[in-house]
Amino acid sequence: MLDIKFIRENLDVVKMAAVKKKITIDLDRLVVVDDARKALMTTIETRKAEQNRVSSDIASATDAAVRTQLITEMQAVKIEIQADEEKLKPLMEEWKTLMLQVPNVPDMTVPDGDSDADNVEIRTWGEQTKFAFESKDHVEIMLKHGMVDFERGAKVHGFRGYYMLGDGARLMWAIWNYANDFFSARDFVQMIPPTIVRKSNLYGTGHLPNDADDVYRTQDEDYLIGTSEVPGMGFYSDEILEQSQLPVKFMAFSPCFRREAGSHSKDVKGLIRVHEFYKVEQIIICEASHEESVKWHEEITNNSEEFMQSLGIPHHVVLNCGADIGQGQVKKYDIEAWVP
RNA sequence: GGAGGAUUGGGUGAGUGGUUGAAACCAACGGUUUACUAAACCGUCGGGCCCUAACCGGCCUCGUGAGUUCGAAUCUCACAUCCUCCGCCA
Repeated sequence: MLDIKFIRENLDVVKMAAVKKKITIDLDRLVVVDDARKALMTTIETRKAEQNRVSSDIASATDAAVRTQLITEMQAVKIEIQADEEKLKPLMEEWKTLMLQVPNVPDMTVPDGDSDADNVEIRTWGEQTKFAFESKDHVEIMLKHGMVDFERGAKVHGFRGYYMLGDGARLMWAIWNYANDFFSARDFVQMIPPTIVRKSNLYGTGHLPNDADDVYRTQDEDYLIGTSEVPGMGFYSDEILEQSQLPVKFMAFSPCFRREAGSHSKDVKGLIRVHEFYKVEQIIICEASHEESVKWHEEITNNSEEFMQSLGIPHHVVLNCGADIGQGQVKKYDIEAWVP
């Protein structure tokens, strides 16, 4: 969530950010609500100051009559404060709702666009593999080798459930171990986080309220993470770090849970858009400046590319357009493998 | 799931309704002294918000949220976390 001061001082920039990200939000309304909020709070605080001042007079008053009179006066002030606080409540509701919708300001280089079709290819690596024969997809190959079982997966879990078996399971272990070695060598601290988290962590990372339909919720009002970014960022929440500690780099490994609501008709086949999977995530906590965050984001992207390259997987890097990045995001690349 | 105890500033820890945002000690920081270090002594020392060019000033904050009261760290309720014991434990 952006600071209201920053929003007010850079209103035009934030408005342009919303336009670029195709987010509808009435920022002028936010300013109006914020003005009202500040005015009311000033009134309340002035009354409270009076209350505090007279309270100590009451404490030191020796004359019983004076004391009683002061208390009577303060009873009236108390009622006024309570009335103002009631007025403040709906104002704060609207203020918070609007604040949670304010988009983070995207980097200059983020292209304009309406959908992922407008994403821009930045660079490619390797040659797109071409076979002299008609190739099979991953589903066919894995089934043939007993690496996965979708039918029993669906029987046990339901839609898009899967069992990884034999070499399929071994391959997953191998990739995790390989990734662990790869990123540990680049000064990332390994982290295995909790996957059941409190709501506040999802607000903190912008997954709520935006992705509410995609998040699993427990009967205790806790949430299952869709990415270890959530507990990874929650790690230092409500804490203040010394500049000398930065950047903090985590390589978090966790199961991820996603409802994939509304995506049932897309990409129907195979191990994509599943409800449950495992993921290694790079997390870097750096100084809160645009330059620093973009710099470390480039490093993360570079690490991912080199990871792909070390496996010899041809790929291209795509810069996502405004409409295809999250409300909280500044810049985003997709590194897409070229599969035959 | 049940019973009991706890939660105060960077740390230890006092404080059970009224100049307590909070004693004391430690740590930290600045200074005096010192050839240097140590010691000693003096001073500073939580955070957020509002106002201000700044100073000054104001509000909030003693796990969180409500409540009682003219006034709450202190009383009431709910919740969270930690500790001890019992139960459960694929």
